[in-house]
Amino acid sequence: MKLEKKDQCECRIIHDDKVEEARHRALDDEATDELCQTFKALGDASRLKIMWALEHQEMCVCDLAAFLGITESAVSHQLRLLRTLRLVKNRREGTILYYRLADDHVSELVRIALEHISEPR
Amino acid sequence: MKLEKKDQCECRIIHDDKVEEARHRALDDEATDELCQTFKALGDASRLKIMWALEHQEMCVCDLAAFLGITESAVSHQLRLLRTLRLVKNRREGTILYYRLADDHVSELVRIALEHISEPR
DNA sequence: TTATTATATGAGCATATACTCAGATAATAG
DNA sequence: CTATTATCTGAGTATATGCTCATATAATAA
Repeated sequence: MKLEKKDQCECRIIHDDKVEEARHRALDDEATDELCQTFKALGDASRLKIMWALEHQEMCVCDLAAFLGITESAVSHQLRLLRTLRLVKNRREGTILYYRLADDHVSELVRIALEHISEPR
Repeated sequence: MKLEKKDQCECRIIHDDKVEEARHRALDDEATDELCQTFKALGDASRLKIMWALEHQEMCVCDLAAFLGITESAVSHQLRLLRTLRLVKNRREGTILYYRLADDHVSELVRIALEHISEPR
């Protein structure tokens, strides 16, 4: 057991090897950030409901607003975020924009997370 | 096209059928909330780094603090949250608590999310 | 052209949350 | 027993974020 109190980081380190190994295996900052943003996007009730709905059918902004019971503005803000993260895409038909999921990963993510919360405790 | 302006919900509905279908398919509130919290847990850099590190080896609080460069208190707060969501478990060995992932779902979630962000844009 | 409609955007506000600090527990060591 | 050590917890704070409102675009309709 090695104590490096008040050295540089003010942090005690009990297992140097484990800390070193963790640092070695760590994802780079960019990947970490992108992963974070992706999970964070799914970690909000409104956005998760949007994604879950779009997984089944394409929908426009005002339908989603009616479905969620929030303003179209709020939906639009969230869709912009989801678009930025390439989680949804849209197509125009006249004045209406139909949104859909960008790829199949989301369905898989939700499916696995559902498995997790369904586990016996 | 049907407009129900200033009716009850103040929301225009363009496609009644789609909204109805979305409502029919929607997850119940409890499942939605649990899913949200799970994703939200992974949607923070500190927690994601913790999970990624624990996916490979068990670690104690002060090692994680040294690895992340934050206080042990901060790590402990985050671990409590992860424990509550049954994402990590721990075992005691003397005075030290070793944390590890609770199950394999997390690895899968991260793997799929990695695939998503790695897609050509 | 002008009017309408669906969506997007910026500002402002209220809540949520991630951190640090100080102090409390819980287990072991002497 | 007391001292030490690893972890936990509550409070306070600063930042992040999700919403609404008002307004701006962009495409179509007349």
